[in-house]
Amino acid sequence: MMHTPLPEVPEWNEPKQARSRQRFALILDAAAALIAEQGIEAVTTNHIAERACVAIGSLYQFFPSKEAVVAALLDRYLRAMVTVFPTAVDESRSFAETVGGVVDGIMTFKAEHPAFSQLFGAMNAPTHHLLTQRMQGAITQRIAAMLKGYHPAMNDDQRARCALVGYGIVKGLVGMEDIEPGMLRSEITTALLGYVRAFLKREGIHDLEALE
Amino acid sequence: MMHTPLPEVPEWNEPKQARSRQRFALILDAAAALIAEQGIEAVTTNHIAERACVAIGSLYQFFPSKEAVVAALLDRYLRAMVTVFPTAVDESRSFAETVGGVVDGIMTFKAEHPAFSQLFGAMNAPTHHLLTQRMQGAITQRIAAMLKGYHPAMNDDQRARCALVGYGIVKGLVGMEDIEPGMLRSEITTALLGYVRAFLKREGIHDLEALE
DNA sequence: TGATAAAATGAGCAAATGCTCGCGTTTTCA
DNA sequence: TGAAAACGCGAGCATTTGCTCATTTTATCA
Repeated sequence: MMHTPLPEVPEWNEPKQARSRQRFALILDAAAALIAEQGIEAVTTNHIAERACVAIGSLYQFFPSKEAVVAALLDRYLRAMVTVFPTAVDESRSFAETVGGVVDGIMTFKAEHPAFSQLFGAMNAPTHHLLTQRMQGAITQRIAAMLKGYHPAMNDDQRARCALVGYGIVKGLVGMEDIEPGMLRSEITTALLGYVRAFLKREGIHDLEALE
Repeated sequence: MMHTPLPEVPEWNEPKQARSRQRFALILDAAAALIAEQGIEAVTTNHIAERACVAIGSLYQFFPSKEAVVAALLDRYLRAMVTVFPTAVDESRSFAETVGGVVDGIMTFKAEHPAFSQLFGAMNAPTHHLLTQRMQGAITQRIAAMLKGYHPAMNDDQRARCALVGYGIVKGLVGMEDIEPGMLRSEITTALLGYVRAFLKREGIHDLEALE
């Protein structure tokens, strides 16, 4: 599958000086901190600016709107997130082990970036529809690529559907409270592998890897 | 399992006259319509009142806050939602068929109440934390009861965990776009059954029903 | 060095939001 | 029937929100 580049949405203005590149990051950090502490609802441009020790006018120097700040933050997360997905089949690991590794990566990412799961979980509103699409598109693409590597018997449509559902499963589970992270990790893995297995069986795909 | 009553949160004032009971429902209908059309973010008390053709003061006659309106609406949904879960084992249907039936019920409910999935999907913010707890608690309780009926070999802890994950899977998948409802229905069912099967296997529970 | 562009500032605006309160109307019930 | 309670109303207040803009400060580079 050709690597379709993500649609470039020029939502924010890249700073051109070193000084402002730092402030740009500062603003994103402040936004992340506020989101982590109080959720997206409580986040306002004024609060972000204050938290970042930056004048409100400076924020609007780079970000044309409040939405743009969120978009930039999510873009930052997305760039880091995609790296947890392997790009090639590792012959020394089974599909199950690989999926486990990806889930580990996601859980680690979540722990290191508390704002991420907040953002990820609250991206259902129509306001964030475009952002959701971006995130979902980028990640399902990676999952589909993984499936192609490990389950070549699936066709494109099946892979796309399977990837979408896998994305949904993770999205629904990763924000779960009332369950310890370690246990959550194994439940997510079990859910993903259980689904893929059931999917392959349902579709009549008998795959050595899947049936171990 | 004893039917533990839901924690009574006196969030709104029940009307005492027939006339106002109608207006109470009218306000909830308006809120649901607005949420369905524009998402929860766009919903304001003024808009709800206007849409319901009711003075803003009347709204605050019954609802002490904006949150209370949402809570009441969710309570209404919750009461209807729990009825899709069977309370006793139907000997004529397998576990898989029963789960399929529940998923059907959820999909139908979603189609009939467009605001529900909006609300359901957007309940991650800390603002709605109590509501989430209520919903999650009530539904996982039903799921756990189902599991007890069909998989008596599981212990309470396993059932609770399994129910929580099942809830998460549905939550993550039910709001999915980019996939037709019919297909979504079968994918959710596959995901749930695949997870339960994998869970039972992982935990070393060999159950006739589960392994068909 | 000085001219020009880029960046930083923060008072403050227009609009929206959640909600109050005083007053008028309808219902209840003895 | 009459008084008390419940209901209905909507102008408008206090606050917040996203954002602008005139001005000052800092960086760039011929």
